[in-house]
Amino acid sequence: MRQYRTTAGSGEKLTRQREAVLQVIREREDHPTANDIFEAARRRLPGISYATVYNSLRFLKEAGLVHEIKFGDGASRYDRETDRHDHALCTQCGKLVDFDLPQAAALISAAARRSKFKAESVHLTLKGVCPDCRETRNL
Amino acid sequence: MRQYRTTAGSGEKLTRQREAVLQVIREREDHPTANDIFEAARRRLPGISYATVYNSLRFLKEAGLVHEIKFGDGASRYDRETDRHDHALCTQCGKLVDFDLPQAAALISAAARRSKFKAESVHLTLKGVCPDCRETRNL
DNA sequence: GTTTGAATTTAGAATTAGTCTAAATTCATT
DNA sequence: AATGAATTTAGACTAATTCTAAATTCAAAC
Repeated sequence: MRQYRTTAGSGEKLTRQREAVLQVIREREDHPTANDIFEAARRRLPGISYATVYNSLRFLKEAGLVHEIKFGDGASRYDRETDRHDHALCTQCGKLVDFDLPQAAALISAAARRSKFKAESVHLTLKGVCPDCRETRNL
Repeated sequence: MRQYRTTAGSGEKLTRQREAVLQVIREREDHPTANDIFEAARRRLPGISYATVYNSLRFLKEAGLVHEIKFGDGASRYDRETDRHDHALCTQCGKLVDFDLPQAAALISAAARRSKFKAESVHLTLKGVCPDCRETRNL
């Protein structure tokens, strides 16, 4: 009886396409959307398709190599930072920045107690005005 | 020179349609989507259109009468509770519950300091497994 | 009480973000 | 070289929401 590959265990096949997507995310310090990533990946690998970018993003996310951030507004953004951290979203220009609030991690058990949920993760987002927008004439 | 209405100041015109939408949200203790609200509103006001439900939701939100909750997944949910509070989202059944974590409100200044943003609001979400799903055979 | 026009509602088209499908390609293993 | 599982591709499809243009409502001015 012949033996075929039964793998599919994540982290295995970092294809050219997946690698290109990962590079794109790692080389930027902002938080690109799938579309931004598609455009940048296309420059590295001109034939890459939109669907592949989405497939790659799912793969990389499941492999723990990138982090997906979803707000209700518009498209998901992707983040090379995979450790737990918090986000601040500018209500004027949409800029998204990472920061870490050590206290936030500690809230997980309090939140679990209050909500009666079995906790998996806590997500804290600050909405406000970023330094750039504040400077630009609208205090 | 004739004087026409220059109002448009929010909170003014609670039309039949807007009132119906508000009633629907107030009478439920879960967090319906726009589509849920449309279906329920249709029972009260059979001619109401989808677009009007969306328009009404925007109006009510701006008037501070309802609260919109957006996660990246699927549709926005609407909440009759407009005071600051936190959310827990079940990763298995999608149930969304409100709870209040008094400590969360205090994080706003710490978060502002870290991120250098001018703070407007903090949003804390716990992801995990709700009591019902935990009970149902998957500890 | 009729006219007026701004605001609102309606129905359906349009848009956006993302997923699905089926055929073609890749590539490690036999 | 042959095989077939995994991946990629292009484009069709879906879901949520917004937009558009015509019809309706309604308070204010006459």
